[in-house]
Amino acid sequence: MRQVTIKALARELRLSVSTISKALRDSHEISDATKRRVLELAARLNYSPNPYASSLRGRKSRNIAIVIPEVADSFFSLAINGITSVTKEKGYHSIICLTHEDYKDEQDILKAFHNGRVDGVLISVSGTTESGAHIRGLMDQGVPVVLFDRVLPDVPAPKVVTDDAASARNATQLLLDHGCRRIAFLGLSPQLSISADRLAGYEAALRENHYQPKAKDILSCGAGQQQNLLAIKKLLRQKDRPDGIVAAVEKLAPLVYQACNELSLRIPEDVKLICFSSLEIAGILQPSLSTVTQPAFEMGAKAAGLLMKLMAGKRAEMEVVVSAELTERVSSG
Amino acid sequence: MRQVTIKALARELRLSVSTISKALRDSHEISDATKRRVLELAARLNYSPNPYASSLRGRKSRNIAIVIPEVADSFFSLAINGITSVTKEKGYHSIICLTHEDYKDEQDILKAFHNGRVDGVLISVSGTTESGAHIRGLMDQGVPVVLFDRVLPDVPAPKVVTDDAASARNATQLLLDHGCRRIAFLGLSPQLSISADRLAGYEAALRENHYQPKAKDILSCGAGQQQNLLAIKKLLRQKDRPDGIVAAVEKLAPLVYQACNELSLRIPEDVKLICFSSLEIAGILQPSLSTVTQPAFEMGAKAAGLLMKLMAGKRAEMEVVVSAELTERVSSG
DNA sequence: GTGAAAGCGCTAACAA
DNA sequence: TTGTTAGCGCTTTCAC
Repeated sequence: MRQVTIKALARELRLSVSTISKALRDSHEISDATKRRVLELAARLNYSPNPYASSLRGRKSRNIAIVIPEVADSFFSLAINGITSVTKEKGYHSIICLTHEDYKDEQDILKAFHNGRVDGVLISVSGTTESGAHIRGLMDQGVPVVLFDRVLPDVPAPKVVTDDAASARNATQLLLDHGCRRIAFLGLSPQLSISADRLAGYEAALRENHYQPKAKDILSCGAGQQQNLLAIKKLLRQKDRPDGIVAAVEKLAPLVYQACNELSLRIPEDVKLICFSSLEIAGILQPSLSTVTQPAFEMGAKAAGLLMKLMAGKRAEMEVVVSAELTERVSSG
Repeated sequence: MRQVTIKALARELRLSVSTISKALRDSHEISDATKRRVLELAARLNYSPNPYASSLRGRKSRNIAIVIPEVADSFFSLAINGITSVTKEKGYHSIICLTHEDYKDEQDILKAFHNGRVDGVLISVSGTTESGAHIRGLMDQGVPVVLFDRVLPDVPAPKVVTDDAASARNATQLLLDHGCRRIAFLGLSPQLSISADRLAGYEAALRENHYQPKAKDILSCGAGQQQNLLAIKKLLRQKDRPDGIVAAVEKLAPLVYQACNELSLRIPEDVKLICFSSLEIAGILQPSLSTVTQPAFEMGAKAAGLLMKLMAGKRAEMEVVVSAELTERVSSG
């Protein structure tokens, strides 16, 4: 790691390191002539400041962390783009950290931020996260945190979320309008905000239509897609099986397609389906998938904006709620 | 950023900072009793070493970079998991950097590594990358680099690739065996190794079967999915349209489905399709998608392993070629 | 077995 | 306008 340092530039130009440092940061106390000489040499030698020295000295890293369950999900990959679109502009690096839906991993990741590695954290919690203590612990160290999409009620940090309950209510109502009489709900672990809120919306719609939500129509799916598939097939094999499904997360839709295929059930004739999904190819599935689509990019950008505010010592709104868009395609009709 | 530092521990225990440091690193010069006291206090105060100080002092960051075009692609998301499975174990952090298929972005990212920010780089180049100069420039600074999947011939670094030409040849042969007489090839920019190699395999298969590859049957797709769709539709609207398609990257498959839908062409009756893809849901698409699947996780893990070797100052194989798996489903038949 | 001190590269008071 | 100096938190000689 033979580096070009400020000291090297100083020696070369017979100037002091502080003069170089100031020139590089375009300080007004340095003459234009000197600045030019310094900048020219720096460019020629491909000088690049050592980020660790700057961070150590300045006690800030200009890094922020994006802590998410996984990356193989359209919502998160779009949200990442939204986040980086604002952080980049502000001169911050974004470090993507994956929890793989594991509470322990998430705790370990946040614990590793107790030392100034990042100046702020954007997080969407894992499906197995049981409490917000680890996030509060980080905040107690003075690290600004913003939650997005999958939030936790017991964390006093700004949150960017979708109107999950209303969206799920609309989605369920759509299936009811199309004649469904028994609708199942596929969620993730019930302690997850998005899962709970979407479930609440689903139940509200049922009640509004004088149906009683039944526990056996409500599935909590986990990380194992094989097991999830089995559970869905079991659900659809009952004699009085559901004729409609509201799926709360993207990765469950393909499983419903597969289960129906294997059980020779037709979508939408036998089972109608609508799914929360940012999948670009929803319209290309056969039959095309009706979706509730969150504005993923915007949510990421908004969350990053709030974090920037927080890091600048300013106050930020504690809750931003954005609307999801319901797109009716073939699977629900 | 009120931090627990070594100095704080030293003050608390009335020991010197160097003793604390040694105790924390389990040095043999420190008594067991002292070690225990130090470790106990460190745990109690939630001490976490400042990574910037360590990196500055030790002139190594224990960070590696994963530089890839995008994350919304099954191959890359799986490869990331493969990479982190080995880096994590070795105590390295992985920083994911997205080039968005942009050469300039890729250059900027690598340039930012000329200062010790990372100890090594894993890279799969963007579709618009024109030369390996920026990578060689980084290597000249002494930063170890390993390329995977999308490699560059003019970079003297270890590479982990799939047997692209052979796989494409087999895929093309499969379509020929199923009666295709005019097969199109959808690739990315021709300067991309995977695109060029897969194209070569496709052409070889055609020639072996006494067909002459035709330029107008070979499409170079870019970053814009809308334009790609248009190009595919134009291809399929010809009177003497192709009756088979070999698609070189995952994101092109949905476009072919959509184009066929819009043009009322049936897959596989009118157009047979096989695609390089690590998509988990390939089997659930309608019709199910025949695929050439690369061992993405393993490739990531292997590449990371080579990088670890390089960073340890050891020599590493210059080329590792792994086999892709052809899975025949409905779309090709 | 423990401690003092130097220095990684950079920035910012303060001096000149 | 430029230079001197101290110090960010840590590791590592070298001395005791």
